[in-house]
Amino acid sequence: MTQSKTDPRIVRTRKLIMDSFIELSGKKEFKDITVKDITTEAMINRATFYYHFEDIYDLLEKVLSEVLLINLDYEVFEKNELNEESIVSMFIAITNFQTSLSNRCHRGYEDTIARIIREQLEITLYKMLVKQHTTEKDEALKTATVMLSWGIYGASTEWRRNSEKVQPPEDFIKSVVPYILHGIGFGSRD
Amino acid sequence: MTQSKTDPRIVRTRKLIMDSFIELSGKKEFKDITVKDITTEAMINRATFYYHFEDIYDLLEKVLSEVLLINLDYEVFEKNELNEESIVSMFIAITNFQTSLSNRCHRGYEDTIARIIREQLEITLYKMLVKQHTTEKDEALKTATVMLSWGIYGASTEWRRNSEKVQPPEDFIKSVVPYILHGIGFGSRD
DNA sequence: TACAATGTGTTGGATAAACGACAAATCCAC
DNA sequence: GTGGATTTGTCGTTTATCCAACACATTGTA
Repeated sequence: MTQSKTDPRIVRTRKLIMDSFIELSGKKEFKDITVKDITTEAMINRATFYYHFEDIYDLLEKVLSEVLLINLDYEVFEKNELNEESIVSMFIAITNFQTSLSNRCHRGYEDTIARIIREQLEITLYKMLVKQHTTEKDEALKTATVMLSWGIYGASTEWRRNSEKVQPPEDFIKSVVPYILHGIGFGSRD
Repeated sequence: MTQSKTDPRIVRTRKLIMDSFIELSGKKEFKDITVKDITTEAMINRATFYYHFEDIYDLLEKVLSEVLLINLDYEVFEKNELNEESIVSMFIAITNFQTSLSNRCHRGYEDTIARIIREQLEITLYKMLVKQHTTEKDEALKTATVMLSWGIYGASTEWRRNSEKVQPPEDFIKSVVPYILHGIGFGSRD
């Protein structure tokens, strides 16, 4: 909110570049996409690309972050509360995201993608938690958020390793939601 | 062909403005569209509008010219020859254009629109005629083109005045094509 | 009439984007 | 390997676009 509104040319150009990259990602895999391909598709100068992004990996990160954040943010503004329903749909958003990526052949960037997912998850979870816990000590809340985001991401890796073929993501995550919401000290009660 | 290719920013911005104007024309009529409306829709600065167009009437002219020219030019590149078929479809392009405009309520600009139609018709006809009459004296060919474009435009006004309700444009123009192609010295023979 | 609100067209200074050129890195056929 | 072609990342200069501000015209309304 502090930011003095950004130049419309910047918004326009970034969108052109990102959209072009997404478009190209549907046609060929990441390693075959050059900066020239992107700027040609976007009808902008190649030098302009480097004005906005460090390199093509920087672009990849920012595109993935944005795509995922848009899906996750839906929870914050729509459901607004961290409960079983919102956790389930965030988990589904993550697994969908990973599935769509594996179709687009970003092999070799799994670690980067993992980091991106966890970072965006943290951002979104934090937004929701501060709404519900305005009074509490910020540092602890922050740490809880980090732990939760790592945990949920871990659950998604566990699901992909063992359960992807045998269980839909909503069932998988629902079975552990009680531990998330009420802690491991309690058994599931409803 | 002589022009050193135009700056891509200019192409992009002109297209944004023209598309926005066409988009807005579908929602409200010309007299209610302001420059601010257009630039807001196009997401460009208002001053930039005046960098490309004198005023909103200048924009109107250029948009209409381009839309019509695209329809007419199809004949040049596709059919390539000035014969009954191409004359008929150019005539239909004109009457369609006028009908679509009257739906969009550009009342008060009939004279301007008339001039635009005739000018674009002249351009297109000239392109076709030079292909077929490369050897002849250019001045006479030019004059013939002008007469023909005025004539065809006149036919379209005549059709709208008398025949719009009773006869489709293709039938109307077909009946006079012989006079165009073979002159008034001959009667229609086929 | 008067007075506010909105739209028009222009200006000067700041900034982003275009362009061509360049060295360096990477790729690839031989 | 070697050499040619492509890609990358950077730079300085030029040009298009942004922005805020301005005087003026038009519209609407009390």
